[in-house]
Amino acid sequence: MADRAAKSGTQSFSRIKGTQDILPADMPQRHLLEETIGAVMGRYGYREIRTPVFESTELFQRSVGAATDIVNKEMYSFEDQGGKSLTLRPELTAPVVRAYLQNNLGKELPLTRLYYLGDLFRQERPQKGRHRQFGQFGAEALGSPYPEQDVEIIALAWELCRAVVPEGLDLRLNSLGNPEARQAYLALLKQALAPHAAAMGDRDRQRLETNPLRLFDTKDPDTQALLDEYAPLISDNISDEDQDHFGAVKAGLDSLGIAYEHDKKLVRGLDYYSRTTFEITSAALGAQDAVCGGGRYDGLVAELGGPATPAVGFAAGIERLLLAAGEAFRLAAEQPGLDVYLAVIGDGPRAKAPSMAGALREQGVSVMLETLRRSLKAQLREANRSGARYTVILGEDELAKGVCTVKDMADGGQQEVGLEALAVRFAELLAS
RNA sequence: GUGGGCGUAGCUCAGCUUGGUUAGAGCACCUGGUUGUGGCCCAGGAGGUCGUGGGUUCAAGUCCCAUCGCUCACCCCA
Repeated sequence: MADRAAKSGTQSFSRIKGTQDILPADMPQRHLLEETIGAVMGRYGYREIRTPVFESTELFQRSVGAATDIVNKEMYSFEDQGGKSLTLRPELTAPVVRAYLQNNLGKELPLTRLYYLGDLFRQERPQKGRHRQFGQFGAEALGSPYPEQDVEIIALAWELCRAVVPEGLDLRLNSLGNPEARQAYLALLKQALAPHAAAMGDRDRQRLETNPLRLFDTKDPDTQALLDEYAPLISDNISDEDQDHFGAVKAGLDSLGIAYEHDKKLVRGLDYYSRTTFEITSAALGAQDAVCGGGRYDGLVAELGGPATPAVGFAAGIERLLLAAGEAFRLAAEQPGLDVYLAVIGDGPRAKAPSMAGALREQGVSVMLETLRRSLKAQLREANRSGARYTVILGEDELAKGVCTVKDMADGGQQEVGLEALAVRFAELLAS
């Protein structure tokens, strides 16, 4: 198609790779999801915040981690006219923290609960459940170092995901300890695995050097076996305080009746996590099965120039959740159909129709008006297709008599109604 | 960046193995069966340079090469 257009001298355009057109048929479920998010967040006392789609490139380099793939090769960065490097946001925690600091939200209250919803941009190869522009929502609680705050965030994430995907979700959590303990652990891990590096694939051997924690993500069964055999686990190598914290988080989830698995191999990609990390996955998805991820990031606020502030948060993927939700959620989101299709025949009625439609709409009645000058037969077909409950027919005969014909599309019955009384009549009819 | 699968009507897809009349089906769309009456049914119609370019051949949707696009997976992540 594009080529044909190019040949004929005009140009046609197509979507940029990894982006998506969200068509009218897809919107109801999106709206329902957004309503659900707002409602549940509200019940937990979280308030919405929106930040710009682009930020200073440095913000992400500092927060996400200069060594991560996101920063290294996945950011959409560009220079503005003043030569400043800007980046389309690849995640939202850093921008939210930036806004929290810049607007002094932390000075107003000792604890700030925020939620967000928006599109992110990462230049990755698209696949099932992964796009270059994609939606995420999430929450951040800034100010509390205590495990009950971790529990609240996890419970909130779990409740929201379950509201959309009632079945097939799994919650896994782990503790990464504090940064100092993690450094010591990483050295221990490297030491333990170094003698077996030769047995690993190229990629995993590389990771052992650059980012040993990520080895736990490997899909290579041989490496997995090596890990099971020789690797010390991070949750066994954290401080007593961190152990206590993690124990309290688990106890809190237990008391809420939330089932989880302590996955000792769960590590998460972003540099800023500390202590609790968690992930919610769906069995209904493909390789990209994480619908939600989060954890504690006690060091990030200070890293971004603010006062030392403990924080916990999560982020969930809109497209992945909808994908996992499947047809049931789509059906639940179905919108009610049209109230009235206004069919007209002839010049007089056609001229009269817009003001009639206006009067109906003023009464809260939804009205679609024929603008194609089609035959009555075609107009009724259109009315049927659009799901209208009633079709109002206005022809020259009716107009002369000051009435119109109201047809009930369900049973086909019709009656004449005076034009003057029409709007009020419909308001009553549809209210009953 | 690497690998697999797929590009034929608006949509979902047959046809390709074994090249050969005018390239098909279902759904959707339009018209008629009803001088102004939907759904169901019946009859008819419109819609395609078979992703694009090149090659082989008397002949290519079908075989070969290249290229673009989509998709799944690796990597990484929500």
